[in-house]
Amino acid sequence: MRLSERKISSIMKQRGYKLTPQRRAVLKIIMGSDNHLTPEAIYQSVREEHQNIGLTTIYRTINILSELGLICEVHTAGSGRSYLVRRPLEHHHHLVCSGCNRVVDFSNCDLADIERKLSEGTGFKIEEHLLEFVGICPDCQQTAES
Amino acid sequence: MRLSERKISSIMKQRGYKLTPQRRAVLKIIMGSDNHLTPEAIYQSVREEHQNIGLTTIYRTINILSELGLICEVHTAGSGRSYLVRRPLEHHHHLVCSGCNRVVDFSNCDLADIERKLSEGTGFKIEEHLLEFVGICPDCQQTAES
DNA sequence: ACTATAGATGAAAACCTTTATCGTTTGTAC
DNA sequence: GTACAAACGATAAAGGTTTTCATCTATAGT
Repeated sequence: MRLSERKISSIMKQRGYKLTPQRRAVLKIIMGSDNHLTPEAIYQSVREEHQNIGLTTIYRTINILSELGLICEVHTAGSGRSYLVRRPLEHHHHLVCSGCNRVVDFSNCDLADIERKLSEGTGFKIEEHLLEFVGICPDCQQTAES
Repeated sequence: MRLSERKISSIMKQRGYKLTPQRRAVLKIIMGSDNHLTPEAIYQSVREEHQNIGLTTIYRTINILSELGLICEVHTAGSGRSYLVRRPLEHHHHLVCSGCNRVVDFSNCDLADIERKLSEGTGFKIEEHLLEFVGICPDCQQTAES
């Protein structure tokens, strides 16, 4: 199952959040992009159709979506934060293009072995892991060659 | 080979950076800690013996050490940045205690398989990866129980 | 040792990103 | 339609990091 805009709307309502035009607009931008987007980038995009929206609202909406687990944060993007709609609902990771910021998801992260060895070797009780790959997508490779 | 304070000093000199008392002091704090430290934490520690140092100098020194690859950034630590002296010089990753911030290094990250599959499946030319584990170290587990 | 100078320092200001405040507006349930 | 809790936008505040600039100092050459 993947998240549709309607599905997300319904989840937000269930959890007591109102569905305002502003939130719809932010959702539309995030859902319509294959790339991870910074709050500022989302702001600029939403502004094209919704000139009056405030940056504060972008942050508020992002925080709600993040709290509900509907968007994912990408960590490799320099300093600031950067978000992406959650596409596979199960545990997964990201492969990010350093050229165009496109993100590909993958689910078969086989870290159980490493995790067990580490746990045995150090006595740590392991709680979570962070795994991301960065590379250049086929399109950007071509652009670079030409 | 591990990095000694002398080794780092020599590398900085080679690259045209002067060895000032302030930089020595920052180095001493970073080298003397098993934990990852935020710029602010480094500032506070250095200040205990070097009351006049400015926060600016901390940032400048961190940036140099980072550029020279002598310290590592830890990504799991909430929002801000956090640094640690580079202990294994080879490619490695971190296991971080969420209780006390202690960091354990490990080198045998066996991601070559995943990387190859991903590369074949997506056409991406993979450049780097980010892998970190977070858990609770034995000491902090005990503290939590008692 | 002494001097010249490129580079480093500290204080303050500027920047950028994110969050809090507050009066006004609006979705939603009745 | 109305009432009310929630959300909005503008502005201010709060962090965290970088820039600026006048002063100082580590280093190389004498």
